[in-house]
Amino acid sequence: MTFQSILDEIENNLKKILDGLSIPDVKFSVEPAKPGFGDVSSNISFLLSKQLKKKPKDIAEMLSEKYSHYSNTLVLKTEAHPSGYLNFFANWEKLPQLILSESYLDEFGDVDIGKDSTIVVEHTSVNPNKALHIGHIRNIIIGDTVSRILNKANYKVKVLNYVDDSGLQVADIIVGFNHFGFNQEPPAGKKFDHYCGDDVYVKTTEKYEKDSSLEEIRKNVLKELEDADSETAKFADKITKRVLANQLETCWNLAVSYDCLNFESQIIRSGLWSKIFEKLKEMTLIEFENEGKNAGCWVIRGENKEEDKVIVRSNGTATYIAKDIPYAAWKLGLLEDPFNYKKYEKEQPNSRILWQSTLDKANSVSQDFSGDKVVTVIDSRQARLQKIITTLMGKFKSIPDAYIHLGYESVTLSSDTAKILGLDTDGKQTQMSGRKGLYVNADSVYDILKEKTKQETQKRHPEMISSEIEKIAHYVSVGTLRYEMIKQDLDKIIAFDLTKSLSLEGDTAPYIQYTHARASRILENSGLTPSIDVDFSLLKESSEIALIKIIGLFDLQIRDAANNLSPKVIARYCHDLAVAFNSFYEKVKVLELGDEKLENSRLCLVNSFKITLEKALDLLGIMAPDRM
RNA sequence: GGACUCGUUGCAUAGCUUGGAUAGUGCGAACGCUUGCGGAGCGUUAGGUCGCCGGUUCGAAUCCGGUCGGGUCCGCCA
Repeated sequence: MTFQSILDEIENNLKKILDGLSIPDVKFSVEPAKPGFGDVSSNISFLLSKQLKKKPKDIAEMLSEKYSHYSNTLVLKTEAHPSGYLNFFANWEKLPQLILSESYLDEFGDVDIGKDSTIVVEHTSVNPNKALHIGHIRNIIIGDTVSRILNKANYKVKVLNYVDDSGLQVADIIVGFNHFGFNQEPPAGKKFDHYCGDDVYVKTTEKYEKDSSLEEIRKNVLKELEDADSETAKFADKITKRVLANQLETCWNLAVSYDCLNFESQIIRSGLWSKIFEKLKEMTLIEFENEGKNAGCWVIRGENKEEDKVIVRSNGTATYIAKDIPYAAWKLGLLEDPFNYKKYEKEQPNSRILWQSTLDKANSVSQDFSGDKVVTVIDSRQARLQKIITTLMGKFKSIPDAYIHLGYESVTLSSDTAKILGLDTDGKQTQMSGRKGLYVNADSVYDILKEKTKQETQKRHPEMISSEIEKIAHYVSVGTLRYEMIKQDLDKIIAFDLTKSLSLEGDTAPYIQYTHARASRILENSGLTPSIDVDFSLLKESSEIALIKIIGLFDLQIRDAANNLSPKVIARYCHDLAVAFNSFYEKVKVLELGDEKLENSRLCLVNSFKITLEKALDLLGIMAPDRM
């Protein structure tokens, strides 16, 4: 039982009181109180104020008096605050025992929102013609963190990465290799994906700008790519797979993994489109336009004042958005699966099996990667298109909100960083651009962070062997990067600054990880294995109670994060845990107290904190070293 | 022209879904804390018309309408 148990007890008792007064159902709140107002607060008096025609304060007093007649084991006393709130003070003789013993269990924090249903989370989905930049990383970390949270909330999560391996962006690097003489091997020391993005892609598009006659070559390559058996398509397949392998290395390094890779080229060749096209016509969700500017096209009618959206051009080819419709339907399991699956060539670091779709029937098996629900992580610039998809899927699937677009604001470059990259933006932040070479590669950011943390660790521990320093620096850099990507609201722009964004103090991952290291050292120095068979009533200091209370809120936070698909909730929780522990650490001594019983109780609390923090950080994909 | 989104202290942000009590945090600034389980830490102080106007309400940072400012989207491109 966690803090939730006292909330339940209070809610039940208040309901009984209302029954006794024959007051019909009122949706009052019972939630953890703000500091200084007891442990639990309810707004019940405000809600009753109107129908009872009394002041909230008077109602609170009345309820407070009545409450004492009901059996309660976890509430010590109630208080009617002059403001009208009804506040409850927990029995801190009993609650610590409940919370701390729960925290030692494997299933601590588990909540059942998903009811074991399946949910698909699609994220990453980058063209395989360049290295991942810091903007892609936001998408990837959001997606990965959300899938971890959903998993904890009892969903069966399937993580997909949709590889956009056809279309212009890929055509451009193929043009570079085949027509502009770029070597197929990168210069020594450069990763292939960096080479394709930084050199081949950027310089090829530069050439178009200087000489528009080259566009012809581009068009021809694009056409050749459509035919799977063409030499160009086979070559492109080789190149994109190689870039993809590099991109996956970057993701794996950041503790991100997947269940399946889907390829756009295969979706196009699978015939899924014609099936969904028929279905759309049948359900009259699209209409053929006989006149006007869209004459000869199939369109989706715009809602309200929005423009109609062309789905099939007058020449019979499908538009960009049309390619997303069959994929969305496939993810929801609305179409017969045309794919077979085979294992990806390389194993993921966490040994999770990675499948990839294939149209090749040989050496492959069938699998099910569809879900009852689908979460698609794409930045907010795609909100309009995603809304169309969401609306369509809503008409296909009966479950409400089966298709969810999880949007987020993009990562921009600060004006200083843009300047470093050669663009004067007049003091304003600016959007990244792969085509213009205006971006910061994720690998570079990781490298810079790692170098910095390595130096810091070395300074603190001159005696430490290099492999351990390496490991710590890795955890801290991954932690920092991941934490920075999710600690704030999804719809706030992150203006990335190469020099400023790498702080290791304050509200950062290293602060939290450091706190964990402190706890680890206490346990290590004690030389004991903490047991939960201790006297919890000895934990009376306010900083102890505060820490226990936060530990007990773990499952409430997970519920909040999962319901709102909000990774920052967990980030804040980790920070709050760390703050509470540091305050405890400062005020209360654990070891060498000369009082074995008290020492054991406190050790148990320290261990409980450590376990909880590790679990919470795990949801963020962050590891906490025991020393740093 | 239409739509979406953000606006909280010098800067960066939490709280807004579900209206109530003292608007929480970090950076930066000033001061203080190590013969203490690790100072990537802790504490104290200063700093706030919650963009602006209006409405709903006993009560609005929170809900509604308007308005201003920043960002984004609106192609038979992808």
